[in-house]
Amino acid sequence: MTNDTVDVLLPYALEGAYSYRLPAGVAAAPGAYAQVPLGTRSVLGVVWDGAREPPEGKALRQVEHVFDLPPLTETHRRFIDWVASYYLTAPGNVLRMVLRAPGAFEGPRQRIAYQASGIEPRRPTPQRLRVLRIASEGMPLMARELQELAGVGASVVKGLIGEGALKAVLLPGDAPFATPDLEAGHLPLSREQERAARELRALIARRGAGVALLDGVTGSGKTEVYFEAMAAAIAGGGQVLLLLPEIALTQQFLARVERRFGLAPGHWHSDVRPRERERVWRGVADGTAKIVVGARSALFLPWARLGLIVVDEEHEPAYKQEDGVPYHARDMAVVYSSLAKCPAILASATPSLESLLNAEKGKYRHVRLHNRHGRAELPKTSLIDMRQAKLASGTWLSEPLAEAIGATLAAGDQALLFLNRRGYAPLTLCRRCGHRLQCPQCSAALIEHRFRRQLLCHFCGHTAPVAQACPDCHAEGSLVPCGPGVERVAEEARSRYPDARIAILSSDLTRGANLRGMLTAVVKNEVNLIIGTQLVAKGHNFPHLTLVGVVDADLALETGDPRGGERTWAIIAQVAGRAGRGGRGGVAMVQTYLPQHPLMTSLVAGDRDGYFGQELAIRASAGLPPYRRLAAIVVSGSDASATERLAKALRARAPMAQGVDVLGTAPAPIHLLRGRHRWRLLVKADPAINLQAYLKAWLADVTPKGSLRIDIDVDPYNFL
DNA sequence: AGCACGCCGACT
DNA sequence: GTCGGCGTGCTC
Repeated sequence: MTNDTVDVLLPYALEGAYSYRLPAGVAAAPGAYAQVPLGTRSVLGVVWDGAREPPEGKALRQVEHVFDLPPLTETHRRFIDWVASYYLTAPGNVLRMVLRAPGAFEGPRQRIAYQASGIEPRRPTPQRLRVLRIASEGMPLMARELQELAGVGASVVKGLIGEGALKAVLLPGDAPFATPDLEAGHLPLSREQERAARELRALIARRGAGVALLDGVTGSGKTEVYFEAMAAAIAGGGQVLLLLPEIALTQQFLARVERRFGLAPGHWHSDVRPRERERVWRGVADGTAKIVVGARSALFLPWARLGLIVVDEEHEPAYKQEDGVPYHARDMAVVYSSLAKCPAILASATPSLESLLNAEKGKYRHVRLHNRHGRAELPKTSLIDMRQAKLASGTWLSEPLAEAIGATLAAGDQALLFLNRRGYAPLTLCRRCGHRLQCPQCSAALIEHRFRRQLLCHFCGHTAPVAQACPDCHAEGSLVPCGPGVERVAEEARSRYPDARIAILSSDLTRGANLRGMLTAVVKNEVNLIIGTQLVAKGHNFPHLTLVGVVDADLALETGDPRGGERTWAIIAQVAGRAGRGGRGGVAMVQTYLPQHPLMTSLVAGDRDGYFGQELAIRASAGLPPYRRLAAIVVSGSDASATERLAKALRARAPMAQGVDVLGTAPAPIHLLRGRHRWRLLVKADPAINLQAYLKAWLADVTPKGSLRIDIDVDPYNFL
């Protein structure tokens, strides 16, 4: 490579960077954003480093434009390369996640505002004088603002502009990011919080890589503690990324960050409007956005000087991206931390086994908070043995739970029923022929949603009208709903407590403004019985809530997935933690058919460490993560037999290697998804094995034909 | 990811 | 006889 050619990484699944000629007199260092021709198109890429031989006998095309933007840092480029090689994908696919801000390359936008010029209008009508008076005091205003403030029509303002009585002023289109006030909403910390904050500040002060696991029970005030670390990182001149698992959370959270730091933080997730995305993207790139609260993709923003990454609720499965590049944002945050020499804080009340093991091994600093902040007590948890509960058919609430709810409502308090199942019934059967309503494109049942009057596939989103007759035997009125969803539990609650003010909180019914409205109603005590899916488990503060009932605690344990225990613990602990935050004490009642299960007994004893210790031992003896590593290979295609043949052929050519086991071929957990048949191979490897090299060697010269596809998922979330 | 090139069904 | 369906392969 000579100095008049550059390699440019493009946001596509290409082998590597492509080489281009630079026009005379134009320079472009690695990290520069460049517009280049590709085929018939003109595309955006980033100048990459590392000597690369341009293909022989190919005339290089010329770079069209080099953008005047802060370059993508060396750290970020190495991060992209690292992620690509870890997840066995093209670096361009990773770069695409960095460039997802259409318009950010068109340069800062400008707005036209107006000010009185001092020139007198030819006809000084009362309306015109009103406009001019407003335009001569304070900030320049946009035409529409002037019009509204003066209460005049558009033509009045237009006329004044035409006569030169108003002169145009260009304002920067995007509001600049304010400087955080590090003391703005500083709350007094408990002694324990102060100790934890000191440890985290020490981590920041070292100005190097380093991960802390901030492990504190629900309500222990973790947030205020990591806010202290954020303040320290910002004081040191760094930017801070605060990752949250779900976008539903961020509105509430943004308000809290704003109170603490006296400014609206940058906000990044897939639903943020393009205009705001551009602003955040540019603010992150030029270093002016000091705090960004975002979903997992925010990690790929072009950080200028990242000084701290906080991963809140680090155990959340939502951090694993399932489509596109299947990366785990918590794990990649740790990688970024090590590449960028910037600290990371993983926060959770129920850390993942992976993080707990890392803390145990001393790789992460373990910072614990044991006490609930303020007076609120952890709720007392009891089990209800459902084997003893004689339930009438079509009912799901045992007598002890039903009575407790009645008493809670009668006392003027709030109760919450938790069931992690959307819709009315998870299964619909024909009582005459046994036919089960099924998604035509997936091997999954259609779920009845009575509220929406629809049947819905929870895997592909396929909808169908609620059937009156069995689609198979055509018997009328023979279809019966089986099992409960939140809507059905709400129906039971309505008949048991006709005076209760019930709210159903479920991701398909309550989103955005609707959800915010519901939560406000809950806080204002306008609702006294909340029935919800995992949506209610997350971070909301319900001050009047004193009773939490878990309708079916066994759901995730029954699937046989080794992660079921960890997940069940996390969600029950989280949802139980919603009770008793108002200082009046809380109670959690857990309905289970497995009251002797170690999870249930530990839950009642509040012995998280004991239970997680047992789970770790099981993982070790089963050779599962975090002790051995996994990769899933999914072979999919629209033709059933061709898919199976390819999967089996692939299995047959798996290289033998010490410390590597290949399991399968087996039908994937969802054997048919969106009309594609899926087979799965699972690779288990000892930690010393270079899993990527093994997979690469195996799949090197396999090129699936037609609709067939091979997808690799390194560190799959589902072990099953 | 696009976009062009290429080979088989319903139309002015 | 053509327009157009989307399968496959290439882009420095």
